This record gives sequence, C-alpha cells and structure tokens, in this order.
Amino acid sequence: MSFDHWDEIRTAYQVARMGTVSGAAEVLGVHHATVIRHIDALEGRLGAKLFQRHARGYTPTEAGQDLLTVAAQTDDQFTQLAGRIKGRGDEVTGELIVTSLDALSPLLVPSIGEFMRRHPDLRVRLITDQRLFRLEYGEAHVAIRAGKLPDQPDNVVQPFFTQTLRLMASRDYVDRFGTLETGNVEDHRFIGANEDTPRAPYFVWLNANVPPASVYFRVSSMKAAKAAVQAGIGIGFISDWDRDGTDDLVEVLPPLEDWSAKIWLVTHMDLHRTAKVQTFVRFLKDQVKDWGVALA
Amino acid sequence: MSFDHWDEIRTAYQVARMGTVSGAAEVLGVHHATVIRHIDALEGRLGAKLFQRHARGYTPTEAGQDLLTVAAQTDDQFTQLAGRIKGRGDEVTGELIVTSLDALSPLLVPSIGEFMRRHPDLRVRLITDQRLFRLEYGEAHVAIRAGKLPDQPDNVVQPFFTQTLRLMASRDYVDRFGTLETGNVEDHRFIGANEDTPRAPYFVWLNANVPPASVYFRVSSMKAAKAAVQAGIGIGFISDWDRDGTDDLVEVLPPLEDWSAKIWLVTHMDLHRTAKVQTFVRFLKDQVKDWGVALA
DNA sequence: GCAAGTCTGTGAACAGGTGCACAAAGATGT
DNA sequence: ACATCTTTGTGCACCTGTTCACAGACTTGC
Repeated sequence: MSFDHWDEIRTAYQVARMGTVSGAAEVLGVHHATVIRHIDALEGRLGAKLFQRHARGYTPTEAGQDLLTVAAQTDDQFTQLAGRIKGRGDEVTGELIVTSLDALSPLLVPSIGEFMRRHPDLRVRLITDQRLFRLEYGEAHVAIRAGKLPDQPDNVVQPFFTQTLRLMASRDYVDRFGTLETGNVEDHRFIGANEDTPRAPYFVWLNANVPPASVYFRVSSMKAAKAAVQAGIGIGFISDWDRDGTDDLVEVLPPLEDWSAKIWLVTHMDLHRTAKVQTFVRFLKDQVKDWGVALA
Repeated sequence: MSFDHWDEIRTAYQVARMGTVSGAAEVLGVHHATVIRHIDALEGRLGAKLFQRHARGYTPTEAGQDLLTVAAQTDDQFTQLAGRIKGRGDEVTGELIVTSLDALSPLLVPSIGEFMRRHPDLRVRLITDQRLFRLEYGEAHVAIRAGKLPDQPDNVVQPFFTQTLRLMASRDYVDRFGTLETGNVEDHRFIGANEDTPRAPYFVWLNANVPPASVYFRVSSMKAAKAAVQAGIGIGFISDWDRDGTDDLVEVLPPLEDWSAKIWLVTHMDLHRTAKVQTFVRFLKDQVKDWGVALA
C-alpha cells in the first residue's frame, strides 16, 4: 500500500539533486555502491526507471523529477519538524496540563495567571477532578497531589509544601457553644467529610476523635466547609493560607501535627526534564514563599 | 542539517498511529524489537522524548503528535507519488520530446497533430536543431535520424522508412538547358549543400559526380533547395513525398539507388518500453503508409 | 482474585546491507 | 592525441541492524 523504504527515496532525492551517484554518496555519507543499490531497488520496486545512466552521471527521468519535487518537500518538512522538536525543549509554549486538588485552586490559579503573563504563548489546562489522572499516559504534565508519597516508579516526586489547617468556628458559634478548650467534644457540632474513609489526615483525625453523632454537617469540598463555618453551623477545618473572610472566625483549638498534609509536586520522568515543565515547577516552588504556607 | 534516517520517522509514524509498538511492528512487517530500537535512536537523535512508554503501549507526546501529522502528510505524498510513477507507464500524458531533421517537418508535423488529437493530455516538444541531441541524457524521448545505422549501445534503433529523392528542375530551366539525359553534366547548373563534407547520400553523390564549378547555388536546407529549383536557378534534389507545388517541375534523371537515405527511428532503451514512447513509435510507423514513401 | 493475554524490554544468533578494492568507460584538459 | 580525472559498476569480507527467544510488568476477563 504505502512505501516500504523511505530511506531509498531520500537516496534517490539526493541523486536527483546532485546529478551523480558519487555526489549523492558524499552528501549522504555512504559509499557510492550503496547509492546504486538503493536506486536499483527503488526502481525495481516501482517498476519504472527513475534515472538515465550515463558516464557523466544520473539524469532524472520524468518519474525521477516527480520524485525530486516530492522528496524536496519532504526534506523541508522533516528539517522543520526536527527544528521544532529540538527547539521545543527550550521554550515554554504549547499546552501545559496541570492536575490538582480543587481545594488548592484559590491558591494555585493566581500563580498560574502570573506564569501565563510571563509566557504569553502558553495555553494551560487545569484539571481538578475526582479521579486520579495518570501522568504516564500523558494526561497531564504536572500533578499536585496530597497524602502519602506516591511510589510510582516513572514519576519524579518532590515536596511542594505542608498544608496546615486551623480548626475554626464563627464568633457567633463560640458565643453559643464556647471553644474546644473550654468544653467537651460531645457538646460541639462538627463539620465533616462525606466519605466514610477520608484520605485527608485532618478528617482521619476527626473520625478518630469525634463521635459521628457530633458531626452535624458533611461536605464534599473545603469551600463548602468554609461556608458552613462562616454560617455558624459548626466547627470545621480551614486552610491556614485561607485568610479571605476569616477575620470573624476564631480558632477553637491550636493546630495539631496530625492535621498537616504534605502536598507533593509530581511530574513524569520523561517530561520532567523539559524546559516547560521545569520552569513551571520552579516557578511554583518560588510562589510558595509568597503564599505564607509552611515549606515541606 | 537534514534528517539522516527517514525510515525511523516512518517507524515512529506507525507507532503514533497504532499506539503500540507491537501493532506498528505488524504493520511495518518487522520485529517489534526493531521498532523499539528505531524509536530509541530517533529520540536520541532529536534529544527529545517522542512517546510516553507504559504497559498499554506508546502514547505520543507533543513532539510525537507533531511528527505524526508531518509523517502522515509524507506517507500520503509518497503513496501518491508511487501511484503516479507506476501509473505513468500506462498512459500517454506529460511531455513527449521528439528530435528530428527539419527537412521532415512538413511530413512529421501533421502526423504529430493527429497523435495529439488522440491524446489530448500530451504536450509535445519538437526539436529540429543542427546539433545532435543525446537520448542518453534524457534530452529527447524519440529521435528521427538519417544516415548510417547508429551504434550507440543504449539506443534501440529501428528502420523508419527510406527517403528517395528526385533530381528536378523547372520547366523553364529545361527549356533553356535540357535534361541530364540529353546533355553533359558540365553544361548544367546544380544546387548543392553548404557543407564541404555533407552526410546526406545524395549530396555525396553530387560531390562525386558533379564538378564544383557546376554547382552554382549552395543552400543549408531542403526548403531553400526546393525554392531554388522552383525559381529556375538550377537542378536540385526534392523529396519524393514532396508533391506540393512540384507539378511544374520535371525530373531530369531517373532516381538512383545512391540517392536514397535510410531514416531511423531511435529511442533510448530505458524509455523505449514506456507506453508513451511505444504508442508514439507505433503510430508513426503506421503513418508511413499514408505518406506514400518507401518502407525501409 | 487469579489466570490468561498483551505489551514492552533485552541479550545473543543470524543475515542482509554496507564498505572496500578494483575494473571499465567516458569526459576533460593539456 | 594522449594522459588524467571522474563516473558508474561489481564481487567479496565485514559489520551493523534485524530477528529470535525469553523475561517482566501490566491489563483484562472470568
């Protein structure tokens, strides 16, 4: 159906360009006997003469000239392709796919915006989905993951920062129920997670230390949890970096070690070395300082 | 500068198309180990990863997708090229270059016109030049030659027809000088060739049998010779097929064997088998019957 | 959850292609 | 007209790249 040996076309192309087998052989860096054999094989395969042989060299026939023009285009496109691929490693363009926890979006998105301002040719796709996106299938370039250190062999994992949380309630709630320091756990109303076996360490702590009966409100996102706390529904976890509209809230217990969650920056081994991923990862780790969170 | 191994791009193309090394190997008709080595070599040469390897196969990276689109175009163009080259052998299109003696143009051109009417896609270039065009350099597809049988090894030569000539003069001339049958050669006025050593057999005969003093008019073309005869300048050769405006001329001597010139149809070995050349040559030999000339 | 199937990956035997040396033929320059 | 140079063409030794066989890892169906 389609051609079997593209190299032979390349050889024939150089012969047509140079006009001689010897010249083509020198350009191609092979012996002239090889060139002759390539041409013979190609002609045999096509069932048509591509060149007229004479003592001064090879002159292309009609078919040979046709091949010349086609192969010239191909050569052009391949050189351009090679240039693009080689060059692409050094520039930050194209698409960057980042998968992250939705909870971190308020933190992450402004930083990504700043990154895009520095690299105008970059298109970004931020995926915050329940399901785990697999870097090895090329579904994402960079993943921001929480929890235990992933042990995927092809992934290069580096610590991003440590997310510490504050257990808070509204001033209104404290007026009615007091803080945890003053009262019993059983007398309080907690905001928990929908999942029975949550992976977040603070919810693990909650499951372990708070009876289910005291959990009056269960949510799926940190955003909902924060809103619930602000509404005075109960005691809930709020990220330490989330200072927006938390002035009216009070900490009902000093932070515990058990609540802190390590956040990891994960890239695929193959993509980690590329400039696009590298600069993005470095930029993100720089931003951490401005976020006012604990470094990992 | 440009790519060294086009076959590797072809391999990578199939891998990108199929998604797996094994699938590509089957399509390419090689072992899958070969495919892996090609990809590895190509990636090493480009300095960039083209695919992400995982247990379900190879998924192309950004660079791999770029290669996919480029190589798809290439594959298309190569298949089209092969189709054109293979098909070209069966059809009579493109350009047909014929080199001939200018003297035969009045005979040849109408026939070529008829041939072109049968093959509308054919463009023809008729070269009637002093210098000999060399078929082995692809300068012409078909050559019409006179004289001795050429012995070029790569040329396939076949007899076309035998050009016989008539030695004629105007009625007016005969009234003044008589014919050759009635008078001496020395008393006549001949029309000869400019060249000292003419290749045409009838001029060779003229040189041998007519003293230079009797040659009063020398020309470079048969057309000029005919005009000279018609003007009553002297005795000259006119092709036997040339009946146009020769009614007022009289033959001053019956045709001799020495005057006849064999006309050859010459093609290059490589091109002789092609349908374009074949049909043209056959058509020409058919036309000979209508020309009213002696078959060779 | 286990087994079958599919995929990638790698070291060793093998073979097809490559390079080499030499020959022949035509072109070129003196 | 001769010698020199360039070019194509070919048989043989060698080496690169291919095939083969096997292993390992993951996916998938039962």
